Order: sequence, then C-alpha cells, then structure tokens
Amino acid sequence: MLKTDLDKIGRFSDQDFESVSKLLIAKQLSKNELLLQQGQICQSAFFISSGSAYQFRYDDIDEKVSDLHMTGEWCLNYVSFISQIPTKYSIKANSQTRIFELSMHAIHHLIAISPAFLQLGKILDGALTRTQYLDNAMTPSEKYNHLINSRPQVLQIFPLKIIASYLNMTPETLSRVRSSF
Amino acid sequence: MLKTDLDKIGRFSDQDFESVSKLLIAKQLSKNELLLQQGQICQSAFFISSGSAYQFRYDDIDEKVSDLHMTGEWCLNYVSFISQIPTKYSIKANSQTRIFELSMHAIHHLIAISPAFLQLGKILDGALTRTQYLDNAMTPSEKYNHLINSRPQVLQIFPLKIIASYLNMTPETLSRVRSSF
DNA sequence: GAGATTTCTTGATTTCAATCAAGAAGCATA
DNA sequence: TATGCTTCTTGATTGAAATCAAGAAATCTC
Repeated sequence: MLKTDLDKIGRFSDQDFESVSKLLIAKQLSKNELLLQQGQICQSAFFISSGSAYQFRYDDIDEKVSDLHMTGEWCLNYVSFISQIPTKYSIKANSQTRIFELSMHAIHHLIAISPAFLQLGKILDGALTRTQYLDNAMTPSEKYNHLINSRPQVLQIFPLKIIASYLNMTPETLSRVRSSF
Repeated sequence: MLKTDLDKIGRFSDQDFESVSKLLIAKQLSKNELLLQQGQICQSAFFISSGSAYQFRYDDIDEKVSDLHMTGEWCLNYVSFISQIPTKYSIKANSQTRIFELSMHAIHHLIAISPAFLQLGKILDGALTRTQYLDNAMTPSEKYNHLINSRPQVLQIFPLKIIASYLNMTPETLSRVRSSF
C-alpha cells in the first residue's frame, strides 16, 4: 500500500503516516475517465494504487501522449503543479484505476506540522527523471530498446498505439521495430 | 539590475533585497567557459546579468543543445537542482557573460529567515515553461516560427548552428527554412 | 456468440529532412 | 592584409519513417 511507497521517499514516523492518511482522498476511476483536464491548474498529486494512466495533449484529432503512469507511481503534471499555470495536458485512466489524491493544500499543511514532509518534494522525481529520458535524437529502435530496458511492464499494460505516440512514432513503425527484435 | 528582476518574481521588501544581495556571488565568464559540468549536481541558480549561455549534452562529438539562456534570465538545470541527482548536461557561456550565483544553500537560508522567499521557487518557472515548448511533433518550419514568435532575440544572439541543434534539425535545414521565410 | 469496432500487422509508395559536397562570407590570429 | 578557420548557404542524392491501403486478430457490445 501507500505506506511502503512513502518509505521509498523518506523516513516517516507512524504519526506522520497517520497525518497523511487523513488527508488522502481515495478515488475509483473507470477506463478513459480524466484525472486532470487541459486548461486546469494541476492542484494535486495522484498516487496510483492500482491500474494505470497516461498524460496527453490534443494534436489535431489525435492524442499526443507525453507520459505513462503505472501502479505504485505518483502521477501529476509537474510543470503546472510547480508553477501553478494552466496545463495543456490531460491525464486519463488507461483502465479501471484506483488512486489517492493528495492536494497541494494538504502538502503545505503537512509541511507546516512536520518538516519531515519536505521530503514529499521527491514525489516530483519520477516525473522529472522521465522527462530526461525523452531524447528525440534517438532512432525508433533505440527509443524502443530504451523503453523495454527501463520500463518493460509498460508493454503489457498500454496498447501499442499509446506507446507509439509516447515514443513519437506511428503505430506502423512501432510494429515494424518490434518484429525486427 | 537584479532588483527589477526580483520584482517580477514577487513582492520583496528592501530588507529582503539586502539579504539576497549578501548571498549572491558575482562571476565573470569568458566565452565557452562552463557554469555547470556534466556529472555534477546543479547546486545553484545563476542569474545572467549580461551575456548569454546555453545548455547542452554531448552526443557523439557534437553538442546537443537543450536550452538557451539570455540576459535577465535565471539559468540552471532544474531536474538536477530539484532532485539533486547528477546532471547529464553542461552549461556554457555563449559570449563574455556576467552572472550572479545563488546557491541552493543560500535559498534555504533565505526561506528560513523570511517566508517571502518561498516565492524564489518561481525561478524554476522559466526553465519549466520552456520545456513545455519542446514539441517534436512540429515540422522544422513550425519550430522555427514558434521560436521567432516567442523569443525573437535568440536569433541575434546565438549562432545558427546552436539554434539548429536546439530545434533538433541540421544547420542546412534551418538555413533553408529561414530562406523560405 | 454474431456483428461491429478497434488494434495490430504487413506491403507499396511517397515525402521530407539528413547527408554529402562545395563554394561564399565572416572572423580570428599573426 | 594575407591565411586559415568557422559559419552559413545552396544544390544533388539518399534514406528512413510517414502515409496510404488492406487484411487479420483481438476486444467490445448487445
């Protein structure tokens, strides 16, 4: 559960967990439901306790996928979250998904009661390091290899169409890359 | 000077400015000198008071440019700065450049003495919003148009070679895009 | 479980930017 | 101001991925 995940972020006392638990809002999302909508300010971080989600932007009629979020990960638009400007991106549940929502407001409250919660800043780490990955100098097969090496589960969870968009290539190209190992 | 720039970020008292000034380290850089080196953790934000700089990564022998920093802007690798992991990027002065360095340590000190300094988080905004720009679904001429609309001065300041790398295209392609308006 | 829709694959063709190449213009250094 | 170096431009060619197309497989819906 969340406790083991918070342990990854830093050292928290039982009382700290107590405080966080009170502020978390549990939500159940069905497939294709939106957690965040284009034009809103991202005011919360979402912890995915089961299921998966992805972040995208509308490009003509298609969805241009910018990030994939899996079970056990925090999911948010960090640009909007940090700078409090409206985001161009939406976040959509990829399947039936259970999340815990932790609002910016709640985080500020937690930091005020215990400095241990400054460690919550690390929630941003995953989102940030994933952006470092995006490297458009890579060829399609390099991108694909990088993905199976770093996040192999992604291929079991998301349709290839979404993965292709995430990797900035057409589904046809992804299919050909895959068939050539 | 810096005072007018801090005014853009938020409301600071004269005493606040006093506190900041004491912690700033002025530096003079000659062309091609490095502010940050690949492999280091970015521990400071740099305010460019004159000149310009750019951020890049080595790709084979070439420099792959990831961000352009101009006079009056804060310049840092925000991923490394926030998450305190070593960066793959270097920052290099594009010409004779004068900067003020504000260390992470100094920022923490400032926040401890006055909550007004929490507003310093906005230093990250420029770096963050620029990453939103990077959109590799765009064609070369769309990228170029976007750049002249959003930051026209860039073309006066940086050699086309660097701009081409920043826009993820060859200098030849940039040259052709420019000649066709 | 039949029918419909979406996803995935495979093939043929096209297109756009990279590469290769070479010459012109601008800058530095001596 | 001559000599080389880097930057920029323009042209010809190539190549890799997009597009177009159609059929197969998987999934959803009633």
